[in-house]
Amino acid sequence: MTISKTRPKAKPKGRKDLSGSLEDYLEAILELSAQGQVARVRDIAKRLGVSMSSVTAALRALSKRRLVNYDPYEVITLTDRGRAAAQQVRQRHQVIRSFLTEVLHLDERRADANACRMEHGVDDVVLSRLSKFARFVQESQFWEQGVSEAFEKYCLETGDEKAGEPGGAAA
Amino acid sequence: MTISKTRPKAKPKGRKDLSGSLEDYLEAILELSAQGQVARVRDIAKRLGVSMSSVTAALRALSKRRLVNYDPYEVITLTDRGRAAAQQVRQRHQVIRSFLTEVLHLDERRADANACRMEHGVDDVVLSRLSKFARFVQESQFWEQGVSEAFEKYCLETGDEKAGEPGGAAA
DNA sequence: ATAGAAAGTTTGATAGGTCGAACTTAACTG
DNA sequence: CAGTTAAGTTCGACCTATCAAACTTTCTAT
Repeated sequence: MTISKTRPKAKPKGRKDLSGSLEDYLEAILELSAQGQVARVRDIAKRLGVSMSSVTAALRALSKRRLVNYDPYEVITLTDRGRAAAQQVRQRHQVIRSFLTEVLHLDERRADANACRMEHGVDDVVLSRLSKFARFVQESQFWEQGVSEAFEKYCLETGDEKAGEPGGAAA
Repeated sequence: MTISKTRPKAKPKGRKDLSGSLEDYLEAILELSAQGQVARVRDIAKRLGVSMSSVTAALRALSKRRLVNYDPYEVITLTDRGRAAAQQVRQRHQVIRSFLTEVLHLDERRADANACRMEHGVDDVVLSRLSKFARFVQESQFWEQGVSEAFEKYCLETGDEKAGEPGGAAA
């Protein structure tokens, strides 16, 4: 086992043709749409911290892939495929964020920021394990001391080496 | 007033000016160098699954940033800064991989592939927590069995469903 | 209804990352 | 040493992602 090679070829599993960037746009559109109103270019731009022209470009790309219904100046909506893809991205985000907050006891802000960046690099199996582990930890509360509490205690005992900001990691 | 103020940039937080791609090259060079011999363009290309011309391009970029000593046809070496950066990347990779194998009980191959993709999107605090949690799990002897064993058992009991299920992890 | 503001789009530019093909340099091998 | 082969580099092309500036459309308040 001289090397640990990461094989990037030959993937019969059709999934994953979207860039992380495009996934972000999809997710933003979904969340904004859910938030009562229509997703406007300006809101997407603000949410993602990019310019409106970048949003227009992304919209064209998503439209070409038949993930959003887009025509200049018209209302932006997700297609069925787009909605499904967006929901999957959001699901990933949420699983990761939950893991980060509930298991690792990180504050919401940091968990969210990291989930954003991690959600494009985690495969289904890892995601499922993450989810399962979080569930396991929650259920472990039925023992005398749950894993969650034990880890919290462990953190206090061992101190926080190299922490950036005290965002209120644990309660 | 002519323009909107989409300027969410400017982060004097020194770290992180390297793209994930360049980090991969750095890491590959470090590992190949460590593996006895010199890092050759061809080996880097093979390891990363890219063409040799891509490697040359990356080498120029890294050289410009003074992270590698590079001249056409000459031996490729890391500068001190480059070595430090590469070691940090490798460190991240290893922490994540350990977490994935030791805590989540994923197989080496999958853990490695995911670590590759995750290592560029995780900040220092998350990394430190991941590391701490893995250590905690290894040390846990709270119950008659450790957290690791308990989770393994839990996995067997609950089977391997998809990550998309509700359960506790998703909000 | 209309002028001004806000929202959206186009255009042109930059930067990063990648590839294949053609070329150059270095390394064998008889 | 010369011929062949392998390694490495350039070049030109393409794609994605981004932005600012200039322009167009839509909205809104009087």
